[in-house]
Amino acid sequence: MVVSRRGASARAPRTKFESAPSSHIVIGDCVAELSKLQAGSVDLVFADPPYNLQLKGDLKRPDESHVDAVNDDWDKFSSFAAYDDFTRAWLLACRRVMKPSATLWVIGSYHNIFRVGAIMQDLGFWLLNDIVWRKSNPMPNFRGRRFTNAHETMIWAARDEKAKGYTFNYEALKASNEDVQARSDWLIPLCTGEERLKDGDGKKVHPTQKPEQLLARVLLSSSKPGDLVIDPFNGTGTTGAVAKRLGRSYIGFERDKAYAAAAEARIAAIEPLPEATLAPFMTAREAPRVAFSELIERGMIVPGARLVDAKKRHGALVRADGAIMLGDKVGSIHRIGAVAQGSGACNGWTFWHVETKSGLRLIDELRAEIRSEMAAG
Amino acid sequence: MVVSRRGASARAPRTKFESAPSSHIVIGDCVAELSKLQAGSVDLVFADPPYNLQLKGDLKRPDESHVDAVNDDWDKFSSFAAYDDFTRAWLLACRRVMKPSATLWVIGSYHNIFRVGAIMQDLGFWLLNDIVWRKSNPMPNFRGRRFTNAHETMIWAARDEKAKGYTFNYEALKASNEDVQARSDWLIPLCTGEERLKDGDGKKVHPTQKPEQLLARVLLSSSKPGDLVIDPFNGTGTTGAVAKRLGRSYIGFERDKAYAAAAEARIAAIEPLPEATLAPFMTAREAPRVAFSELIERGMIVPGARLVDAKKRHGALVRADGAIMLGDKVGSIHRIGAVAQGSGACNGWTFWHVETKSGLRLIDELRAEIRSEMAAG
DNA sequence: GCTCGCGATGAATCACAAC
DNA sequence: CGTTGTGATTCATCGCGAG
Repeated sequence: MVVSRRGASARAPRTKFESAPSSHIVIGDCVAELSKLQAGSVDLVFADPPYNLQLKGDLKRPDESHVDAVNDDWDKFSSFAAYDDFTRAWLLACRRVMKPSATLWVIGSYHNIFRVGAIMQDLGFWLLNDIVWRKSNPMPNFRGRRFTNAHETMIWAARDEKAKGYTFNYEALKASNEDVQARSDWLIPLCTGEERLKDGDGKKVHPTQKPEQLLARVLLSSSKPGDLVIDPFNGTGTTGAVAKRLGRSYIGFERDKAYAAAAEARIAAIEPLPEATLAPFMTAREAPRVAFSELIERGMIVPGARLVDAKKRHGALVRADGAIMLGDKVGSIHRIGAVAQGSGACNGWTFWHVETKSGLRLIDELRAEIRSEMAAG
Repeated sequence: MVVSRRGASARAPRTKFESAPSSHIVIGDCVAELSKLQAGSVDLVFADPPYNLQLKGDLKRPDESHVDAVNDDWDKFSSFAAYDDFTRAWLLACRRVMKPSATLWVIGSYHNIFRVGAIMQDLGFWLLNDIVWRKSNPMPNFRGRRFTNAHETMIWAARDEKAKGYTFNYEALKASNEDVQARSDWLIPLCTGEERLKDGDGKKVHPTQKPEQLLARVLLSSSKPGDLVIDPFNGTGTTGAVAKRLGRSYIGFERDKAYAAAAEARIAAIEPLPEATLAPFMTAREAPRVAFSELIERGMIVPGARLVDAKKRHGALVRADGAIMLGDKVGSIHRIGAVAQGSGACNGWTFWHVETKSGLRLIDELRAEIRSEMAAG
């Protein structure tokens, strides 16, 4: 049973899989079904709720062809108040099952996203970013009465202001982005062609299927392999498909049996990527702390040795307790480095060197040796 | 006095200036001061309200009373509520002075824009677009815990759902954009360098000065020369500066005398662009109506002549009364064109041709001749 | 086999004046 | 107020069939 298995996995260390990631779709209303899930068991929520488009008449293209709009019952609400009630209910249901460190994504358009965002703030969610999905191939504005609606908005939020330790794979995103920080605007094409689920008649299964590329970026940025990802509005299961491919566990909630069936088949056909391609690389932030004293304990540096900067303009004496001394000043490698530079702060690891027969050696290299031994052990 | 002059201008034809465009800054709270402005006198509102950057400390209610900063959940709600009260107050004050056809822009970040947008919907504003200002040179996220916040959001809205006839210079925007529709995402750099207002010590006058390029696109897309533009949060007067340069009248509201003084000087130094560079070009939508019967009255087409489509698959007979006849069906050039094509609608002007010695001639060309005579006369 | 042209299509709040 | 008639309006992409 998926639910209880997840409860156990939630307490397991994240970097190792207790069991293979699983995928599951629950048929039913997400608010009712989420109440059966263990509180604080979920790592990431991605939600693509109805947008409440409020479309009135019929729209035709300049060539007189009909625009196939979203006119499904699930997108109809009697009023803004009714939509707000609906929104509060599913957000609260998600919040209950989120781990303290979990984050939540919601996608929407200008029809609904402002209401959703305001309610999230009212409920105590802590907004981390709003992300703009820029569509490379949006539908034009056929009547020329407005700007082409060429984007949708996602809100990324922590469970509350005090929630710390949420996952954000900053270094991986930066490395995959020409070594510059990932921005809040993402250029991604619509879901079309082969990727778009069609029924037997060649008609689209769902009117609002999201591109896998979008979900991949969401999951890669804010979750880890083995995490439990849920989607309260499963639809065609894009979140679940990407979660499985990326080695995350998944639970989707869907009221419509036809959507759920299509999603089941889709997810079943997904082949997860090899674990090696998914393993998070050790980031500077996550690397284990190493005390300078450990270099002394391990005999890599002896008390009384001299530390110098790259140009040998400053020299400091290593004490037995792991502090260092420059003139009459005693302190950490960082503090004394700052004193030497006359600056407010200094990373001692990348400032100080030890003298060896073959020349100067940065103490950060000695720390790296210790870390690789720790990883191997 | 600016206010009364504007009241008159509001009833004047838009394409001619009743008087030279004027600029004015009112020192005081926008809610109080807007109540003195004539209702229904404003063409465009641009608002850059305080962003409510997490409600630390300094927030004031619309009545100027101070909101105590407390750090518990109850206060978080009360602070959001106070921001909402403030937002409702200035939005309603702006709404009162808007013409029925006026539109309103608000800019904000994820800290406040969701609340503002939801309140706009609750007050009855009708959202037309949300526009993303993508910053080409955003400030990086120094802590590496989030995506670089590389955009801000603008909401563009009509006064209410039924409001028709708002200004949207679709054709001009398209022409200036490689002949494709303008999209909802705009790439514009931050306001820096020469444009950024500095005080005597070289410090920036205002923390959130917006780039003139952003305001120029706002005013060029949704206002006409001679329109009255207001900005309830004048700040350094970017809206006023761009309005003056583009031949729009302007009233800004500002509580801070130092900001107002800087803005006054800035706007005074602006040289408006020559009228010829601003004149709106005639669009097909705005061209004068020409009745098909006028072509007959002028002798360009004689009763009994045959109209045909480009491929001569359909032929219709011209009647003396300006209707045409296909088989036993009589009606306008549009209605009969639709019948011929078997479609629901047809633009008869661009469907029917008359046969001349030199070949087929589109009747739209005959209409163009009449229009150019009308323009000359 | 490859190119070219044509048709289809995507979360859409898509007129307005005259009568 | 509602109804009717005129007439203005689309971009990127994919699949398929013709050549």
